[in-house]
Amino acid sequence: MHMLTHDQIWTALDRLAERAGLSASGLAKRSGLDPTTFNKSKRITNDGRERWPSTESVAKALAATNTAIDTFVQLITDRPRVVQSVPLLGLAQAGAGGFFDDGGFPAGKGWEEVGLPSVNDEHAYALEISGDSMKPAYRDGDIIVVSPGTAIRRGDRVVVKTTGGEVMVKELKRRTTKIVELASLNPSHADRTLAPADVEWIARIVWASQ
DNA sequence: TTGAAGAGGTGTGGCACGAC
DNA sequence: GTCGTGCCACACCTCTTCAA
Repeated sequence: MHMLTHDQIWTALDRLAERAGLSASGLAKRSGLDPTTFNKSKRITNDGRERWPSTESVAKALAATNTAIDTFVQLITDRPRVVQSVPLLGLAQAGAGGFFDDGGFPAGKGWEEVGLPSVNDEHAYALEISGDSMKPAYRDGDIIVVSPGTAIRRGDRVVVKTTGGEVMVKELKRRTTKIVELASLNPSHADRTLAPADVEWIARIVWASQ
């Protein structure tokens, strides 16, 4: 299943404007919206949070350009960025400093490279499982691909790094503004409940070598 | 346990303004 | 005319409380 991403929807709107021979603000204007509605600064907040256009704004833009919804979907899915290989790191090393930036994206040296099936996240990376604490889901030597750019939902398997430098593979049970509940993949290990402030980053596992 | 109601928080679009 | 930024209004969402 493919999720609709923030980047895809805005890229599709840019392509929609381009097809109509308009700028982003020109498209907004023709759609009866404020010319700044599709501005770059309206796509992301000062603190880095993604801003999304409303379905009403998208519908107006489609109407203004005489574009059917399936054509818009084509603009979204056109020329997807497919990653052929991703950086690889041992899970046991992941807790150490220097391998990730503040956003949980791979950074620095010490990464190897591993090929894999298509993944639509340029920030994706791989981790090699060490030990049997993730059994039966993952065994020692398995490789998991982690996508920090993919939205996370309840029930997803995730990699969590705590502010204390601990890295763990869990299943997301619940995530609220006050707690992050994580279920252990190995029944002999206890579930964990963390405060959001204790979570440095959390990223979804999108593929595993099994 | 469930549903209703209210409070408070969140997020998108619009307005004003400036730069080019 | 276009683009960018800051601020604000208001609709919507989430959470809490309370009654049945």
